[in-house]
Amino acid sequence: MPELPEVETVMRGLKPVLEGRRIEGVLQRRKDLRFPLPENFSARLEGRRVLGLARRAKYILASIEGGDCLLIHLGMTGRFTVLEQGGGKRGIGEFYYEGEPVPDGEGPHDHVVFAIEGGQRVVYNDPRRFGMMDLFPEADAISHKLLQGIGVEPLGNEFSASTLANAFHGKKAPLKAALLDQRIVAGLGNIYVCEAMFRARLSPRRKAGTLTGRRADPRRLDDLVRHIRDILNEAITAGGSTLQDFAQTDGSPGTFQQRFQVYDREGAPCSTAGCTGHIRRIVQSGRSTFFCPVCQK
DNA sequence: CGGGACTCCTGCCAGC
DNA sequence: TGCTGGCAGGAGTCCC
Repeated sequence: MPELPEVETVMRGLKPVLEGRRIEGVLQRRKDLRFPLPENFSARLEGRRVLGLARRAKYILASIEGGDCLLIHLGMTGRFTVLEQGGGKRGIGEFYYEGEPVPDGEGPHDHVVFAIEGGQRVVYNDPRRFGMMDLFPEADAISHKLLQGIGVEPLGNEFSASTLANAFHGKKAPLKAALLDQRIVAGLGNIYVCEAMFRARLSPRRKAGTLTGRRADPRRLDDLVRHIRDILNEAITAGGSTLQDFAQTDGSPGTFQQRFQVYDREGAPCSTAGCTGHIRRIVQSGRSTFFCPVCQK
C-alpha cells in the first residue's frame, strides 16, 4: 500500500498521540509479521516514553526513551488506527467499538496494540503481514541492514537531477525499475512512479541510462525531479491515496487517488492536452505499469 | 555485478 | 450463487 506520502501521513497522524507519551503496554498477538518481532519486544517498550517520530523512505522510526529505536514498515497492507479512550469509531472496518470499551483482542489481523498513557490505543493491523517491526539501539540505526544503502529522500535538498544522473549512468534497467529501486530514491512506489513518469512524459520502458551522458537533454531529468517532488507534496497534502483500504490514523481516507492520471486507468484517454493516446497497462518486473505510449517518450 | 523472477500472505473482484 | 484465477500500495533473496 503505502508509499512515501501514505507513510508520511501515518507518521504525522501518530505524532501527537505518541510523542512525549509513555507506552503503558504492548499487546503482541503474533510472534512475527514479515520477520519475527524482536526478543522481548513488549517488555522493552513497556513503561518507556516515545521521544520522537520520523520517516525515512517508507519506514517510520520511533525514538524510545532509554536509547532504543522502533523501526516500522507497513508493507502492502499495514495500517495504524488510533482508538480514543473508551472506544468509539475512530478507524474503519473492524475497528468499530461504538459505545463500548475497546476489548482486548478482537479484529482479525490486529497484530500489535500499543496502549498509550492517557488511554489511547494505537492498533497495528496488517492482513498480508508484509509489514515489519524491529527494535534496536538507536546508535545502530546507521548500520541497520534494512536502512543502510537507502537512497536520497526525494523531498530533501540532496535530491537533484545530478543525483539521478549519477545513479542512472550506464544503467540498462528500465526507468520504471530504476525509480522503484529504494537505493536510488527513497520512498517511491508503483503509483507515484507511474504518475511522475507520466507528468515528465518519460516512457517507463526507456533504459534509465539514456537520460544521462553527453547526448541526453539535461532538462528531462530536471523535469523528472520537479514532478516527483510536486506529486509527492500534493499527495501528502491530500492525505495520501486510498485504493482499497488505506486510511489515515483517524480512519479517514486519503483523496489523491482522485487525481491519478494513469494509475489503474487502463484504456482511459490520455489527459495530456492534444494527445490522442490511451492509457496502457504493461507488466515490468512483475508489476503493473500504466502509461501513455503516445506522449511518454 | 546487474537485472529479473520468485516469494511471503490475505482479500477482493471479474469472469465463468 | 459459487468457485477459480488473477491481481494488489513492498522488498528481500535467489539465480542467471
